[in-house]
Amino acid sequence: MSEAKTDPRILRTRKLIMDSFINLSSKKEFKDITVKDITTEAMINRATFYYHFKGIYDLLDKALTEVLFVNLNCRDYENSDLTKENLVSLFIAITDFQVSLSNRCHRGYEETIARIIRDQLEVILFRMLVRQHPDEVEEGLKLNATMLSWGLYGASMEWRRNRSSVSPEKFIKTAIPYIQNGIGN
Amino acid sequence: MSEAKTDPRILRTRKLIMDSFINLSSKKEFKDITVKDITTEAMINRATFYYHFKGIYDLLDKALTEVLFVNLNCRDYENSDLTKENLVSLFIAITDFQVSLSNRCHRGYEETIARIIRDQLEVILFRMLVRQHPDEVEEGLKLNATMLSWGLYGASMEWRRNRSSVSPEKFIKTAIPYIQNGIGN
DNA sequence: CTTGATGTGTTGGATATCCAACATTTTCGC
DNA sequence: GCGAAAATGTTGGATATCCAACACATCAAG
Repeated sequence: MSEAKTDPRILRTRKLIMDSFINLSSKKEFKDITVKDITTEAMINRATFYYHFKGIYDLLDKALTEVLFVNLNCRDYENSDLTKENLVSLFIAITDFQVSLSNRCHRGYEETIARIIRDQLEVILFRMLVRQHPDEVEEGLKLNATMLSWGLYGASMEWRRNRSSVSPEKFIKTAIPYIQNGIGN
Repeated sequence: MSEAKTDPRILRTRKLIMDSFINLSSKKEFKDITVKDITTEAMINRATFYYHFKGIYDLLDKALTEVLFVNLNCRDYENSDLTKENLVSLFIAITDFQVSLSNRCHRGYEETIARIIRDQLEVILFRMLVRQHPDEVEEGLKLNATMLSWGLYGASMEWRRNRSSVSPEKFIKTAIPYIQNGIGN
């Protein structure tokens, strides 16, 4: 009954900001991207940016969701199962995104970024798990999603330590069997 | 002294409309493009379109200028001479644009489009000629630009009649010597 | 430490854009 | 032809966006 559609200007402006940010991320280190850079590229006023986002990390939070979904090729992520292929896609999305970010530690922002990535991962994984196992209690699925998100992020950190040796896809695939079948007995 | 810079919203909206129009032109026939199509793609309100343009032919007029300049690779067209290369570029820009428009006669709109193309051509040619011959009287250069614009447009119509036989570039190059050196005596 | 330069956030009044509604014209099937 | 559907333009009040200015934090250079 309560629809309350949002003003088209809001949708347009958000899209302009998101696109500009993602575009800039592929050209510059994250730590070098300023709010002014984004608003200039998006052709909107700096004040307008703060009307929509609490700050650049709030934007990062929401943009990351977009990136993960795009790399998953699923606008209807709600209807997607947690398949082996989706796990690989998620991992690749993470590593792709991370190399576009700063490598240098920037005043503890690394941990902020890490938290954002894990949070978004957890949300996506949880939704997939709920869809895949509609009869299970949600608490167990939630914890499963939490642990998987930490595990995937940790794997991406491990991959970063020696990225030149193997592709992200091949790297994560070595772990897939354990994720799917457990560690056994 | 009098600067009076225009509101950024105006520049952004105009760009969104132009880009959407040019984008749509490459997918649909011109006669099938409606104002609603453009505003939907540009994510702006239909009323806003009329705030900026008198109608779809006013947009066509201004967009055509953009296309011609882009195909000329000269943002600073003011500082460009009327070289052989620029003539070829102009002709290619015209034919490229025409094939993206409707082929069918659409209530005499063909003539409207033709007039717009010639008008824009004339403006560009005149500016180039004035720059190239700063000492000549402008009346002569003006008439020269007028005749050249009609001639170029006529050549594009002739090329359309049997376009499959030869490329626009090769087609116009057969006429370049006469344009440059005159018909002789 | 001081100074200048740069980035972050915030605010109040001005303005471009939105919406809903309307009249008119064009298009198209019957 | 006729009527319905769709496209074109136009208007007044609501709202998102812009601008200029401000306070504050950060950082490098002298």
